[in-house]
Amino acid sequence: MSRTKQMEQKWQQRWEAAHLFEADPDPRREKKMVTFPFPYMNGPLHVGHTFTASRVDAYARFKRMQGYNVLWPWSWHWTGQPLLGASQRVARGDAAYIKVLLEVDGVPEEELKKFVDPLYMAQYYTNEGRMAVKSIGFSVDWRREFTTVMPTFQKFIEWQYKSLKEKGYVTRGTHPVVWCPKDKSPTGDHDRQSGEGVTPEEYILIKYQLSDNIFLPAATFRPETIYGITNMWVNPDVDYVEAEVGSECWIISKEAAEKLTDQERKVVVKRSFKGKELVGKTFTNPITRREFPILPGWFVDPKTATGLVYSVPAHAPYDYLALRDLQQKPEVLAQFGIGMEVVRAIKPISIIKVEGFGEYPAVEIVEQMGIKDQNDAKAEDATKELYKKEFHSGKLKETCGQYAGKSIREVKDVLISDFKKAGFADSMVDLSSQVVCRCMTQCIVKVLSDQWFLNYSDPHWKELAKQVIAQMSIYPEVAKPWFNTVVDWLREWACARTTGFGTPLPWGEGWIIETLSDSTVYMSFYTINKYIRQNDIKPESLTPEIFDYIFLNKGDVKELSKTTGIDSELLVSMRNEFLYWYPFDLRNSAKELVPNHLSFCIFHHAALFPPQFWPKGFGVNGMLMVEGQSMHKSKGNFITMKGAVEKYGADATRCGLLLGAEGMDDPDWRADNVYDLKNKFDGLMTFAESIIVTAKNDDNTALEGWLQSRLQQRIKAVTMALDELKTRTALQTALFETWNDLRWYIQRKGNTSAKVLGGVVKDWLKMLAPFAPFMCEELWSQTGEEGFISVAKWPIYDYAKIDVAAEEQENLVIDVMADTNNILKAMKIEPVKIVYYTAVSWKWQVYLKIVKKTIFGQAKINELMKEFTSDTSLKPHMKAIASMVPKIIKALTKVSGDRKANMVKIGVVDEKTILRDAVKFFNDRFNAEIQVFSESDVKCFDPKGRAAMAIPYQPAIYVE
RNA sequence: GCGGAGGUCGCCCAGCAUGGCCAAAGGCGUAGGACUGAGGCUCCUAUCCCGCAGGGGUUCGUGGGUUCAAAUCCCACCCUCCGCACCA
Repeated sequence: MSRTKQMEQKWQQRWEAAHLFEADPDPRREKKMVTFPFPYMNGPLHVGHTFTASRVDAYARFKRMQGYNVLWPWSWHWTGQPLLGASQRVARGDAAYIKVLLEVDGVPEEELKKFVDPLYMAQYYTNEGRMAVKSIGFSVDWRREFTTVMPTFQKFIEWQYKSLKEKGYVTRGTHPVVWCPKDKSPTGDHDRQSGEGVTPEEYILIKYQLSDNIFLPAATFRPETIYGITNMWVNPDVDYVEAEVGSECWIISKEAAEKLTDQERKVVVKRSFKGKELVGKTFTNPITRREFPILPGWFVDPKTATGLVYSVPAHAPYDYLALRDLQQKPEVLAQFGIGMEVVRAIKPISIIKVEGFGEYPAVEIVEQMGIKDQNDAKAEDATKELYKKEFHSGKLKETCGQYAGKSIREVKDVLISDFKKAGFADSMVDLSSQVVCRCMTQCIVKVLSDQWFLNYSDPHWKELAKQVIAQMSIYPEVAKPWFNTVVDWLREWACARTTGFGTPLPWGEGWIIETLSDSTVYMSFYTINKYIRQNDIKPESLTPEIFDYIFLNKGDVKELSKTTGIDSELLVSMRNEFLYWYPFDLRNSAKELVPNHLSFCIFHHAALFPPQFWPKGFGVNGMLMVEGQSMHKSKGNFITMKGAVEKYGADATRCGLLLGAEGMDDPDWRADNVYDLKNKFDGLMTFAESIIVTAKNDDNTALEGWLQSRLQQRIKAVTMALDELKTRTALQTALFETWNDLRWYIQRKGNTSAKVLGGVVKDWLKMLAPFAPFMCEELWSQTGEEGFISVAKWPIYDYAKIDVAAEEQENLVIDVMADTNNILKAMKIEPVKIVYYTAVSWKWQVYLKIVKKTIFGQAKINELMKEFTSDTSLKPHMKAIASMVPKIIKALTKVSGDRKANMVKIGVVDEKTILRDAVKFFNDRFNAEIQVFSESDVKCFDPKGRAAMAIPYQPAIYVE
């Protein structure tokens, strides 16, 4: 077994034996409750889960080290349809699917057989998942674990829905869904063979009159075009029916009649006939009362809406094309006994004014694009383009009655409701393109009646939800407005279904609570599930009154105890546990859950809990990519949590993911990078171990001062970043930046023997512990410290350890090094000898004066010169000063305000001593003889006369 | 289409709120060197272009604009990713 693996197992076992992550209320400590949306158990946990949950774990571990009492519970989502579907595919012997389970998920053959039982399947993945979560080192309190089909949990959901209903948030109504006639259930995107993303769309039916009591309901998305109608199109070859729809008589396609029956319409078909029977007849526009002819159109699809289309050649390219085609084919018309003059007489009627077009936009666009006829593929593009333009910038003309002058955008909804009220229009829903179910059946639209909804449209509820958001911390902050727009945008949500696993709706009738709707406030259940499990509380005891007491302090404990058999002290403990932990402080998920789960969580908390229990914080992160692609089992790039840990180790997996991205950016999993990181960690361990062994002496020079000062800044940065869940920044600083500081120190120092260094390394490990806990525990134990680093005290930024002088001293060395390098590069030589000359004291007087001036704004050369002239001590140097001042001012534009302030604070720096102390360092680095002089030194070696160029913080340099 | 997030020096990605300290942090990769029996381990150096002296030139999706000054502010355009509902 590899060292990594051994180490992981060792610490996992020790944590567990110590019950380290089991959290109980402790009145002396502040708490943090962090959560992760329970994963759905129709498959293994993958690196996407790992990324999101690693952020939670890093935060949890960080807060725990800061002294908080941290609770991180975990559970498993079993309710819903996919588990059932997956199990059925196994039962059916779906070879492709089974292959995925065996190869991607790594399910053993003998287990797979048992997957015909969906609950067995869920249990299998749950067990696997739990092991994976433990092996990656998430600091979870497992005593609160549950699955969503457990009867005790379902009692909680019953309470939730009973409460929501009582408060009026549950309503009943009808709703159109994509429906599989064979499965007799809605067909969601996941259940489709084809037609992903297709949703039912509402067609407006304009009820043109064939006669006084027979209607031709022509379908359109653009009812405003009724003013521009010139004729109607009917497909002569397809079957139409005359049917009683409600109390009216409609002529529609045969298919349409069937569809309407699924849409809560009463349809009685009276007779069936071919479309050609209608061709040549005339009909009346209900609004203008004018008459128009019915013409043959083979492009009319009986499967779309009513199978009747009215023609608006001025604005619809297809209509114009069809008309033009007919005008060129008298023989076709003759077949139907229509005279050529009828068609010739049809002139487009312009009703919309659009910028960039004249009277007849459809005619123009057809000609511009050179579209041949109605079968030309470009006709589709023309239609789209024109529609977009007309919708956004089109204005209705005076021919449009009361709607004249209005833009289409603003008038559309009004117009529809007006038409419906007047009885000119009706509507039906249909699919814009074909949808096929996984069972290979063609789907239809079905309007479900008596459907139960969560009424997210309720303005009062929306308002409450916004109040919840207002008091929350949302990381990153840019996600906050998004939540507000989602709250505005959410409508009624069907919260019950008839198939799949789930909690029966408490008011029965064969409904099951929909799976996104049963996972909105369950975080509160974690607080008490520990007691339910420990005391084996039976589901029947968990009455709604019990939850009312625990969560809302309603009712009398003694009474409740008597009726339910739960000990009253236990009830009080449950109440107290809830009070201690709730509300949760952080819930982190990927951004795809913002418009649903996370927003539902907000709504439901607003509905069920008083403000003191409203969520405190959400974290939102990007979607994990794998080698630049979205991860999919079918793409063969699916990486499980278990597999990643086995291959790269827990620490590298966690850190590899967290270094990928933060905020809402999508992190990218690059296997090579993770592999490198694993090697890096091996190196880090060797590095840290060697320091731990050697750091024994009491050195405390400026270099140690620098190291400690730097560390303080790292501590500050990491702490701040973690507080805002900027896990990438935090890890980057903790791991790489701090490591670089240590490297620099060791190089400059030449050894690793200072005790101070050992102390810094301990703080370094602490900062890394939230990210790479196994490695850090291991190293921590080697430092001789007692206890786990997982609960060691988080380092605190100590201002007293900030050593400005030491930092500036190092900056000088760094700058000198950089300048020397630049010179060497320009000269393209290998140096033999390098000489540095530091500035004399009167230059410091000049320099610091200028620094001060630039801090408080513009440094004016003439003013400065005046001041220097008036200083008699500078008199002998005025010529030099005159040439130096502009140079210094320019150089200072590249210096930060902070550094300038430090320069002023420190005053004159003994550069000669500092550089002389660094001679060995420079010597190693440049592989050349190094000499350091002050320009005032009498025995100065200065063959090129460079010494006089020395400026404070910029020693002159000579190279040969 | 609607809503959200983005496009930075080979790659991943900081910076953009509060314009100047930005040729722009860090990681990866690459090149050279050190260490080593050897090393794909580790360490150092370099990595936009030019420069025999610490300097100069051209960059931050594209095109404009504001400003003494723009990766950062404004406008337009192009491209990528995510969500859009009965589904986890």
